[in-house]
Amino acid sequence: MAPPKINEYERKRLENIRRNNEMMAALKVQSKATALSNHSKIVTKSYTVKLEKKPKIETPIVIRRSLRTRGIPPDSKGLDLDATSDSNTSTHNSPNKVENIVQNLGPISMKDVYKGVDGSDRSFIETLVGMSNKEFSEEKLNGSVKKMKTECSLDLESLYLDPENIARVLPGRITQVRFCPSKDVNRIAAGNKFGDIGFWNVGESEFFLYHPHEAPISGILFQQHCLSKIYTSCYDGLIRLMDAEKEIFDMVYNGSDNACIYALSQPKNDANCLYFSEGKGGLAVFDNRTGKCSSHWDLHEARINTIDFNPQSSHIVATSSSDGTACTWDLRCIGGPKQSALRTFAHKRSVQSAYFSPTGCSLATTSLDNTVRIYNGVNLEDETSVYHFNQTGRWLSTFRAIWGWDNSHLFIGNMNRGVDIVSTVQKATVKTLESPHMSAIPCRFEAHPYNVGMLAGATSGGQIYVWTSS
DNA sequence: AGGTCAATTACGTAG
DNA sequence: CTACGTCCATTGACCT
Repeated sequence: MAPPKINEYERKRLENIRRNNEMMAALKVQSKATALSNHSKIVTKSYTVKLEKKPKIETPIVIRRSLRTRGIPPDSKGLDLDATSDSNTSTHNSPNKVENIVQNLGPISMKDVYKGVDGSDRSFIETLVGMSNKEFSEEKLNGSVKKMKTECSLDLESLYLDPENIARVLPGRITQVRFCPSKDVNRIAAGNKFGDIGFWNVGESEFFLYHPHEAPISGILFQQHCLSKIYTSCYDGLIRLMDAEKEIFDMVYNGSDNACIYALSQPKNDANCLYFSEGKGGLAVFDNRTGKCSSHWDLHEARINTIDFNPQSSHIVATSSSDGTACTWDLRCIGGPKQSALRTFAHKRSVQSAYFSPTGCSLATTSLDNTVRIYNGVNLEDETSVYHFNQTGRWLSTFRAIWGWDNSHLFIGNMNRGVDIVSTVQKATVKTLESPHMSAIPCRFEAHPYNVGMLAGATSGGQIYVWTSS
């Protein structure tokens, strides 16, 4: 007998959960059976780091404290570097000493936070620097992108997970995964909850792991015109710029109020501005030329999870927020005293992502209300809602439906170690990518910006699966 | 309205 | 193979 007070939505939700549990149970039995029948043990590539004896009792959470708020002069020179690297390697780091961890608020040398086993990231840095010198023909790139977006005809059936393209790139839960935006190289950068950034050339067995941050990575941004420069944002409230030429993780932005940074983005046509979400519903614009924030708006009632620019009109952005809405904004009119969104897309729970399609004419949102919604039409007024179970729980990064290489399909992980493909035309999940080689749930995805059919999925155990189209 | 608390969940590693 | 520890998210229930 159902309690009388329960509303219809709740009832439906519980029903869904129960149904899902049943399904999961069934599938678990199935997967166990296949695991048993599969005698050959799958060995995948994995990162290796120097075995650092970690103190038995570790600080569960390192709260970021700016030097200023702790009454220490901001530039206490040199010591910071040592203090930070020591805090990572120290074997006698007693819990009471936690307060003594001083976050380095200046540039960090890449060498000092490199966590490779052989101590040599020389070749990697040289590759990065080499790429930065390559001349990019902007016209050519744009041309090919446009062509791809409209003419992409990817055969979903051809998507394949080569065991060679699986690797444990990082330890721990991956929060961000990005492809290097180059046609010639299939390089992945991934960030995890510890503040590590790992690099992997798909298919190879080498990894380059750095520890430039002290909390979950919330953004990784390759510079299109200079591939040796990569911005990183973090819950520790910092934005850094990895510069392979200078061999540092430079300090770019340091919020004064210890606010977490949850998202990082940049318009295609303006490399001087960084847009990031900060604290409870804030969106800020950092200007490289002045080294300061040029704007700061309170757009949402809760944290902003993603910031996405419309590919066609770079003054239009979409935000998704834990306040249960996604919004579109016109940056040209956002400055008024009362912020008003172009449109507000209401969900019943926290919204984890809102992304424009490659042509910019559709918007896809993913919410913890167990829907993926697609908005079409000139004003995005046509809503399509597709059921998708999005309760990842606390150990997994939340699901976010991403666009493939055209406007026709979305890719999103599911709780059964698969990748659901949602057709925006059929308004339904039309296919699920599965493989016995996927031993964990892929949560965060990225489609290669130039290589159609190359899709990276990252897990909460540090693995990355790269599907390709053969 | 806003703070606090408990429950939730999957994965790698140690045994 | 099993048991254990994880712990920066979200939500509802319950309290001021």
